[in-house]
Amino acid sequence: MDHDGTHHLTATIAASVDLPSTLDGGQSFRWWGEAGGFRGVIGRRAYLIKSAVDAIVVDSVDGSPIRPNDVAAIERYLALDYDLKGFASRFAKDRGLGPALSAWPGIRILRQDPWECLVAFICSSCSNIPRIKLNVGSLATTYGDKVGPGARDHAFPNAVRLASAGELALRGLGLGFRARYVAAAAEAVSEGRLDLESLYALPYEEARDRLISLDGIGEKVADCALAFAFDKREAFPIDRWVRRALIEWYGAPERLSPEKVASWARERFGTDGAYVQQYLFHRQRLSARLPTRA
DNA sequence: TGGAAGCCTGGTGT
DNA sequence: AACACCAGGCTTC
Repeated sequence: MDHDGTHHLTATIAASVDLPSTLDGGQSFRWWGEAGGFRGVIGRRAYLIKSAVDAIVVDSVDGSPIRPNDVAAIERYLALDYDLKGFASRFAKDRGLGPALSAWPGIRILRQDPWECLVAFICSSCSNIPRIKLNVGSLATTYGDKVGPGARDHAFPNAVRLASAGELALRGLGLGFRARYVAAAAEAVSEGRLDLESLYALPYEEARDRLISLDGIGEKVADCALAFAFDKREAFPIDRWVRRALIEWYGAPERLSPEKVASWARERFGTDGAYVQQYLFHRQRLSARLPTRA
């Protein structure tokens, strides 16, 4: 507990979270390393979050006090209510997940804003993390309200805002062919053809079908949004990395198409899917970067 | 119903 | 430094 005599500025949340892997590990593209922690915006508030022993410390970026509703927002965003320890003990001896769970015990699946998350993963199509961060950052700084003193302290623009920007302007920001899809999604949401809030209450398959009905949203993008924003833990996004992991460690048939591998994995892992996927992704991605392979 | 080409443009490696 | 080649996918043919 910090106390400087006059104001209570920061908040300490007792939870062990692997911040780099969670905030900068491919789920969200809105966090930037700063001062040994991460700086980013949740909703309309900019935060600086750092790791401590079995805890995270939350600070504002402008000296304003962190209040109980800030803490609630961060706990919700990090989905600290999920029983990660239970998941870890269920898979402790698992061939693919065991090593990943002991190497990175604190990776969380985020509960992001649905619209922001959906747009980010539309932008992820045929791209890479630095570029996705660039694109999403450009959208925020260009069209989102400024919510802090830093250049990147911008809220993510809502659908109405992006719809009025239009495809051409989004292309101008460097989104490339994804601009058309972001613009189309923005129109669908702002015109009420797609009600994102209503997807929370729908079963996984139905929510997924609703998302896929939009142009530029296929299985992978839909599953990412469902897992990282809509709390659908049976979503199992399959990309190159995860596909390779499923083949290498679980004997998934090598010739199966990505869609078939996805349903194979959903059947096998059920509501553990999202966390399984994230741990496999992390392990596969980081081990591929090691200079030597075991 | 399966498979391959094309899409924008910044990142990555040489 | 410049220049290929490629990328966490989707649509179309």
